[in-house]
Amino acid sequence: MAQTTMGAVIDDLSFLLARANAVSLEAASAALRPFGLKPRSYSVLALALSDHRPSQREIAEYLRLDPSQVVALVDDLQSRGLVERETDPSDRRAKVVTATVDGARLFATAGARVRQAEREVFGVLDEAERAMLRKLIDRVAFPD
Amino acid sequence: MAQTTMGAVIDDLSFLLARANAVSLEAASAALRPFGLKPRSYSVLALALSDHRPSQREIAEYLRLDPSQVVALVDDLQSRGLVERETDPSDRRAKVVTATVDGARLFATAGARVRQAEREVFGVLDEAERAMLRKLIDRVAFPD
DNA sequence: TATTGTTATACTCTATAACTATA
DNA sequence: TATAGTTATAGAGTATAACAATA
Repeated sequence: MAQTTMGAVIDDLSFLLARANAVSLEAASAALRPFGLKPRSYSVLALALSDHRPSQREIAEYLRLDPSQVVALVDDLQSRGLVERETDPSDRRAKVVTATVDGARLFATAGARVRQAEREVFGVLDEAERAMLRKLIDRVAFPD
Repeated sequence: MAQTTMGAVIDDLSFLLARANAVSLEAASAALRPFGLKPRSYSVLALALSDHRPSQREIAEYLRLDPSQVVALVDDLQSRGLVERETDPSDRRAKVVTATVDGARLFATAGARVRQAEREVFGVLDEAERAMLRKLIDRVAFPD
């Protein structure tokens, strides 16, 4: 069916966003599966590699997850030797999550596959359109 | 934290899409809660009101849900007298889902609140930008 | 044989509250 | 008192397979 058979029955921006996200998420999940990663754990790994050295609290906010969910995600990555927890010396309550060498390596290879899957999903748009979409959607995603 | 404190750590289009969707979904869920609806059931109700007279199978494809999930959603709406199931005379396996008068009425009032919530979420963009976003995202959501 | 709807089940994800250690 | 992380648990959502009715 899809748009052609049924037409734009629902044209709410939020519905289109939800459906596009479902399409994109499915492709990313499939690309990550061979690496034992999911979109969530992949995102945590990405943040663990950032110069910002994020705490779990920051990861939770950035990914819009409950802190308790981040515990489980980091537990999993840590048990596989992909990230490490370090107590922040300036605030001993906080734990900074950093990627290991193995984590960085896995992220590099998995990331290539994710970007490939992304090119397929967003390939219906040309380069300029993708840039435009990124700019617009970023403002909705991070309304500062 | 958000973008300002942490910067654009992850700039994947798929990640931005996921986060924007989370923002939008949260607003829509909150707007629908007083009506006993969720984004999913609201979408089913919207489809049940369409001229297309969709079968459950078509609803499942359009919303990217498993047919068995549509059963549960329609069960709920039907038990509340908002939709009805009619056996399609041309294919007696299929069940067409149509909204009742009560369903149409609820959709009208709930829809107004959803659109209000949507204006808040997408209000960071001006009218032309929203139209552009809709056009771009529609092609990703329905790659025909 | 294939498809629509249905049921059942196991699994994942989500939401919430309570607890600890630090601040 | 408040915050970061953790644990536990219940609820919602998801995926899968099997089945009956119809094609």
